Amino acid sequence: MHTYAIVDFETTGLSPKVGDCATEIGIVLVRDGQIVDRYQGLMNGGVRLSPFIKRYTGITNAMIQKARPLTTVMAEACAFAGTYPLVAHNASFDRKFWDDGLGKIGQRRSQEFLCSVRLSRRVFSNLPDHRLGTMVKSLKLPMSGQFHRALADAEATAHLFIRIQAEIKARLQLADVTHKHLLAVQKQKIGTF
DNA sequence: TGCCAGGCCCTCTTTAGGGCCTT
Repeated sequence: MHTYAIVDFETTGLSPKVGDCATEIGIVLVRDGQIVDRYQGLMNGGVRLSPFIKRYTGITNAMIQKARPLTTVMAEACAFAGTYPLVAHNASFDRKFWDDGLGKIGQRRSQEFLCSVRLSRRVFSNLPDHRLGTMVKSLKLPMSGQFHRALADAEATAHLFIRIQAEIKARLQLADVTHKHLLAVQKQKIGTF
């Protein structure tokens, strides 16, 4: 069985290196082409949100103030994802906040990230762009909840990831799509992608 | 809204520049 943990963060900005902080995390477990479990957590990292971020995510300072500490939520999220390979839409972004959050609880990431943007560019190269909203609309993926909230975006990314796996399986006529296949497609090393 | 960052990718490239994508 192949299980992946699809991760999405909402944050105060683009980089923890300049003081930005995670505000919410959503994780969806995908096993053999099916969503099998979900995790969502608002977290209080002791920061205030800019007006732009409040509008962008719908998350408010009041919601953050009521939320549990960032370290508590990150510890739960880390346990939930376990050692499954992680997947995110633009993984370089979520990886920074995942690693930063783990650092705050004295842990280090043991697994690698796959990037659904890079995979989408290989597999669905005909689309005008590869933003998550465009992928959902173009591929008619299920979308429950509000864009730019962590669990809704993680679920959308999970459906995209399932579609990517199915597309690779069909085009390469594989009995099974392994992690190695996904890495090879991401690096453009196999197939006609 | 777009700036802040940064990895990836493409090309009018590789002694570089700029767009994409995430909040």
